[in-house]
Amino acid sequence: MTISEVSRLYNISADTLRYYEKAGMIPPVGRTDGGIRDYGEADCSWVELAICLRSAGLSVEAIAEYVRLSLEGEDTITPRLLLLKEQRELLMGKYEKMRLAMERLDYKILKYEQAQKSGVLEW
Amino acid sequence: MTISEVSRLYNISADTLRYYEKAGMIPPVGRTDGGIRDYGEADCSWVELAICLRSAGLSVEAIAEYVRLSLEGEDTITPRLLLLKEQRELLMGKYEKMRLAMERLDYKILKYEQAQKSGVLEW
DNA sequence: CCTTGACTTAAAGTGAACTTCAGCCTATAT
DNA sequence: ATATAGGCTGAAGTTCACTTTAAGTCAAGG
Repeated sequence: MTISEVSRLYNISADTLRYYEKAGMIPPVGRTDGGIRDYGEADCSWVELAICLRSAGLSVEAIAEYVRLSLEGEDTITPRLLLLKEQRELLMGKYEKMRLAMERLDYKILKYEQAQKSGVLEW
Repeated sequence: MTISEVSRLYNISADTLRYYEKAGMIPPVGRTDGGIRDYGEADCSWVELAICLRSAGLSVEAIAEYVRLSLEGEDTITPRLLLLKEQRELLMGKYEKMRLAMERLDYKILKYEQAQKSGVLEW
């Protein structure tokens, strides 16, 4: 698979794919004889993981660290597990903040809808 | 309340509070005769709302727009409601992405824990 | 009076995550 | 063979949300 195919597949720019690789968020992708990236299944899985975690707000840094450990071999299972758990905690914190904000928005939306129906804004 | 008190209360720097005001994320704060900011209850509520929405990922721009409409008067209820609903949708999208990433992390964590127990990494 | 903390504008700096650019190379179709 | 579409690189540029700096003025308390 070429970079533009992967780009279309995951709806992410080719530039960003190259950037992700350079930043270490995915392991180095295989190349053709001419030096052009040729994404295999494993490469795609890494890309997918990176996109999923980034879109949830994990830092480039954290994802790169996980990949770095993964490439280092099986001795790194413990630190990898630690990293994943830490990131999960971080995510949980953000999740909670979002839930709170959403509750707040819902309350306001409700109030505005009531005001709109009754034509009154006192509350 | 002085700016430093509000700063301590919400754990946000005085600089950021001034920035939020300048950016329109909160309405202009009342002043003493000497021109020093004096935060009242309403000001604090605005600050709280701004912090809550920012921490959930709403843009400075969107929050400022909501405040701008609020200050414009009661004629703006409809656009305000629209704005809140739009932002809620945006938030929902992010929320969903986070849920997905969390599921993925949980799956990986589980696998790593199993691997750690059995001493095997094949999966 | 003097210190401490608040005020101003305007601009530069920071860090994160891309994005764009310039200039060159590869692949494929004609 | 050549045109053209797409890929490569490193470096510089952009955007967002602050944060800091400069270079002052002003105010409240001991």
